[in-house]
Amino acid sequence: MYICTNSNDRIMSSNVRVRFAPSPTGPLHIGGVRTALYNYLFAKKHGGDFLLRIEDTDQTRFVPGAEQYIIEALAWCGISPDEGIGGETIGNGPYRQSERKSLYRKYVDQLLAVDKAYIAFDTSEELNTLRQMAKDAGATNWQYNYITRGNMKNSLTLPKEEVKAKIEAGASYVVRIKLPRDHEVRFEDTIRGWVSVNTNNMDDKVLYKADGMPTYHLANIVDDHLMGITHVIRGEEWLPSAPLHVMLYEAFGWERPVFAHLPLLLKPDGPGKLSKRDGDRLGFPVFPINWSNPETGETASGYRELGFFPSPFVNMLALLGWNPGTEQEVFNLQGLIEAFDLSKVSKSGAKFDFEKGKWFNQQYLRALSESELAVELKKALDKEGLSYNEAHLGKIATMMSERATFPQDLLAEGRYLFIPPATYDEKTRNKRWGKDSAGMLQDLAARFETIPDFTETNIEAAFKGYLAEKELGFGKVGPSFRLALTGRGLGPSMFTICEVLGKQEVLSRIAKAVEILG
RNA sequence: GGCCCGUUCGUCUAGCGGUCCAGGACGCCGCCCUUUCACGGCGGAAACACGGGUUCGAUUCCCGUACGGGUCACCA
Repeated sequence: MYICTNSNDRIMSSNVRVRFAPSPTGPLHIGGVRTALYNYLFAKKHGGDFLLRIEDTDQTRFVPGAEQYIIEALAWCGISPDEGIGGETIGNGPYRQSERKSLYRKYVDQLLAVDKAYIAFDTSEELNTLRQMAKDAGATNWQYNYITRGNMKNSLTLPKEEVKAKIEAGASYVVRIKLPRDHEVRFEDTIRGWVSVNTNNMDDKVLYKADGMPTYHLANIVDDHLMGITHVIRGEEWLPSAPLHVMLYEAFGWERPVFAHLPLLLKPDGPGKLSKRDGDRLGFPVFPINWSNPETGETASGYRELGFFPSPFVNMLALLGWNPGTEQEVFNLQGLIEAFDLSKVSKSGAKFDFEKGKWFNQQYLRALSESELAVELKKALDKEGLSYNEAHLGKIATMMSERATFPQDLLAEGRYLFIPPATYDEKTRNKRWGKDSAGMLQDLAARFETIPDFTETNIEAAFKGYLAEKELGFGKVGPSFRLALTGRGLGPSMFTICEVLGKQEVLSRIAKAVEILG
């Protein structure tokens, strides 16, 4: 049960029902995912329902695979619809607007009957011409509104019989909303407070297209009403059309939902909102999971394939435009649900910061248990077909996790633990490999040979014993020792590395290094 | 251009009239730990767009300016 005294001071008490309603014109970008996430968090926070609806009223922009992508991307994020596409369907369907086509006509007629809408015969070409003329004349935007509609070809200007005749003759027409003149439309947005627009600045938007499909505006109001949506949480790009929606609710005489317009995700570089076209241009993905258009073959990379875990990915998105009011930054989905509060969503747009995003993933990775890390490492190894000793995986993964951001780093940073170095880092070699290095390593190898139980502590004892006996500093032997075994100049403790490698491998690598490096 | 929305460190943000010469996080820099790298610890540089009000007192409230964003399709 959700109790709020929010909108217009009206007390409402009903089950929260929110919806995410993307149009299947391509992959969902991270801004869209965030919108879905906020809707989901809000619903779950209040014990309500989250619905997924597909707004495909524009048949010309349909992209195959897009709907499936949306479902898969949300599922990866842990966002599962309670109802609608990809969820359990409970009586309010269908949930694709194209499949609801026949249902909208009734509502258009209802509006027509009470003179809240009218039929217009003007063609797109005619309107474009008018708009272009206005533009050329330096005038402000030409609008189909209370002033101009008197000069257009519509049911307001044409005799009834002519309208009827045209329709019967099969003339194509649209239905437009009939906005009253000089009416102040006001509504309270949960995030922005009172928003007010005068109808003189709005135009008579098309509600019903010539192809018999409703426009987004009509479909969205009808569906939200029929589906019992209580809160409309969507991007700020919808704010300018919200007054139109308010007018539609009034025209129908329906109670309207509470509106909350989210701030946009902005490009980290230049101006503007983050868009799908940004693809990989900025050096990071803008999509949750990989996308490939089955028709054009275009592809774009996703966070999932990059190595992001769902939890930190969602965590990062949640904090872009919202904060819990405390200093906590790391959350899992459940934690987000508990902490989420629409009133703490900020008003201004947020530039996306990939570096911070990586930090969330790193935090998550580091908090994984040894066995969980081992699983990740195993996956990376299997993917490359490398062989390994299962018993050492946990230890290695934990060791490498300190310098990893993504699971694949577990292997990338410690590949030498599985295959001998093919080359030796040139810089380290020049700086650390001296004339006496080979001899020292051979001495060490001889001592290692005698260690019965080849463990980290025993290896360290042998190594330090050698140092003490020869009165050598760690820096004299350590780096060349590391170079010989790993081919690199930096990394985790050599003693741990030796134990994991095993005595035979250590001895053989020393021998090989002595031979190659001299 | 019209309309609408916004404006605190480079970035994400805390702040809802006095506790703010503004707090946290990412990134950056320095120091410590350490054979090295990383992790970790400590410290540092870094912001209230500007101008008017209102008030005993404004980062916080109001107005204007500037700047930024969104939107102006038979697209969503």
